[in-house]
Amino acid sequence: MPGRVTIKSIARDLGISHMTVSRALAGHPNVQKTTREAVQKRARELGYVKSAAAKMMRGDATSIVGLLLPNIVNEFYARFANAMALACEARSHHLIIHITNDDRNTETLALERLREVQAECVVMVPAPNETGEPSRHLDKMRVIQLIRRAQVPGNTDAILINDREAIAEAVARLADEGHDHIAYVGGTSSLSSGRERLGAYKEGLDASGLRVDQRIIFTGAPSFEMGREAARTLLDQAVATCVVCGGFEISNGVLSVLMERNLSPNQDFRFVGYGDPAFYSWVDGGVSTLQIPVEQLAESAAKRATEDVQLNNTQSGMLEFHAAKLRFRSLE
Amino acid sequence: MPGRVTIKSIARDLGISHMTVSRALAGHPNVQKTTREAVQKRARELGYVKSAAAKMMRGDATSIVGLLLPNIVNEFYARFANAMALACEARSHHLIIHITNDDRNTETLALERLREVQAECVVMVPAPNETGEPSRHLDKMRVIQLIRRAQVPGNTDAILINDREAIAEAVARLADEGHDHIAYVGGTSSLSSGRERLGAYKEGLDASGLRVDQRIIFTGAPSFEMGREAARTLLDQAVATCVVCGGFEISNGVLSVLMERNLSPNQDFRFVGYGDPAFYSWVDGGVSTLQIPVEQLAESAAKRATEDVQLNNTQSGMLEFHAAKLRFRSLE
DNA sequence: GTGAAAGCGCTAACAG
DNA sequence: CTGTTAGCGCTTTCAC
Repeated sequence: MPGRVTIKSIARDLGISHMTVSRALAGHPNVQKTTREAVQKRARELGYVKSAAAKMMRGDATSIVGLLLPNIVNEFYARFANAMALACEARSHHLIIHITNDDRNTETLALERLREVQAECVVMVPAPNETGEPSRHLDKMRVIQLIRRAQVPGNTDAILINDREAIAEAVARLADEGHDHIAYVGGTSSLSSGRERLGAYKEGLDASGLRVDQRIIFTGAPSFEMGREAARTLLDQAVATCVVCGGFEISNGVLSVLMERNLSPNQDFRFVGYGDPAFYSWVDGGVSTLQIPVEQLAESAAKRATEDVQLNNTQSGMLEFHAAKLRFRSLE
Repeated sequence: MPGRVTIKSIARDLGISHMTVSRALAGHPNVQKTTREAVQKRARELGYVKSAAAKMMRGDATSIVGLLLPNIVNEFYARFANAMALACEARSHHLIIHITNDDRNTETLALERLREVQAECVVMVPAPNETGEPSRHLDKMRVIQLIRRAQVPGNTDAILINDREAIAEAVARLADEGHDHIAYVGGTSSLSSGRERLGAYKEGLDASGLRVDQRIIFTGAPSFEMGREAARTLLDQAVATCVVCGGFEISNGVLSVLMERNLSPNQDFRFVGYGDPAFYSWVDGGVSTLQIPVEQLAESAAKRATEDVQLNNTQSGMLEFHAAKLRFRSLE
């Protein structure tokens, strides 16, 4: 390889000063037209691109946005990442995605890397934090928390889902249909979101004059398998007649068991899912579910992440809520 | 903000030379133990991280791998991105993902940005190329093509799916069951993958002594909608009794129509999908489909992308094939 | 209209 | 053991 193409190499090539090249490429007026055009032509021929490193070193904005997600196969995260990528693309920003696996160490490492490249903002789903000790680096960079809120030094902005009303509504609708044993499967109460959703479910029961029955409430580390296990127990014990889900993977797990057992999620065992992967609308003519405004969340995150910090009252700790919406499949 | 923490700022803070700080942080032996420890302690306190820009400028490896995908919601791409991210994480490399939307201009822009940050390698699903003119930048960087092959200057490496045998096998299995009108829905023949798969389908027919019937062959720009439309036509014309799919989104589209019409993809209208999203195994007890070794592809791509270029015989144009595997659901 | 110098953060190569 | 110098690619400032 004959080395990188730089303004100096172009200058040498053309027998002029590298400054003239710089000005010509920047479209600066103080360059003779012929020179400017010659430079631009040569640069194009040679495939010159500005060195991001040099720009960065001079203190120019890096236009880098970091995104930390537990994974990217989960339909919610995938859709979010996709939407963020498009939104960043539209704003001419780099998006660097790191998968944390919900692991604290991986998260810290990812943050460190992003700080090294001077990312302007990091959008992150904070990993569950058992120790209570806030992650390092967080106080050194602009951070927007997504969905979950972790304790951080100097409270950060957060973009959250408000699903309380939708969950309570789901319970109410099922109660209206005459169900008096409505099951719930959701995330552990050690996550703020888990607590919230369980609370909303109980509120819904209460509003319909139903009693909480611990036998048909399942919580735990949210996962596909957890949803499956809860669903199996639920069906076997034959107490509940319907179920409300409080998590993406959980919802998939529950639904998969119903489908395996050939139970219609609309007729046989009323099901209300969480999230809306495409196939939720194919199954059994479309199942009931909580629709999460993923694209809206992403657009908002991208907007906040790419906006000028100057305007932003630093570290406002501002919370932004986006409401989930219940799509309820009524009985015929 | 009191400015970034640099080796110089630490040096000033400690009243020593910035070189001593540099050496101390690098764990260089030629530094007094007390000094080294003092420096490391102070650096940790201040939250110092090396500037990636400075390292880059000095010509050090950037450890950046670029990934260009049409989108990331498609289950194949999502799984691929996820696996690549994990593999890169494991190798301490940055992964920068750009969504191209299968658009040539977006692709070119993304490549340019990656060149600016001196990405060491780019793994890309090339956007369909109508003009025949190869994308710029490609000859200036190390590129690994994924799934598809586009014409590029100085042939690049490629990681491809070999699905011919699996597709032909699917056709054979259906023929064995007595089907003599086996439909095919796949991508346009202007994509190399589209041509290949259609060819494999025809081979399969031929091997089973069946004739090609143009009425039940559907090709076009591969999309969910295209799959749906083909499926609707197929069902309405009532010629074929089963279908083989030749694309991820197409497969989803076809399946969604079957489910909408309450046709069992195993009993009523035999279906062979392409790809294996999780829910393919829940539907109707699991549908027949072509399993693509996504994680294997990603691992291989990551390995190639992060390996030393030195060892690599530059621009080998090496093709690597990974075989798809038919998971066939036999009739009871 | 063009060029030379300086500095962004870092380290290799020399001095001391 | 520690410090000084120079240079990576670029633009801003000042000189011609």
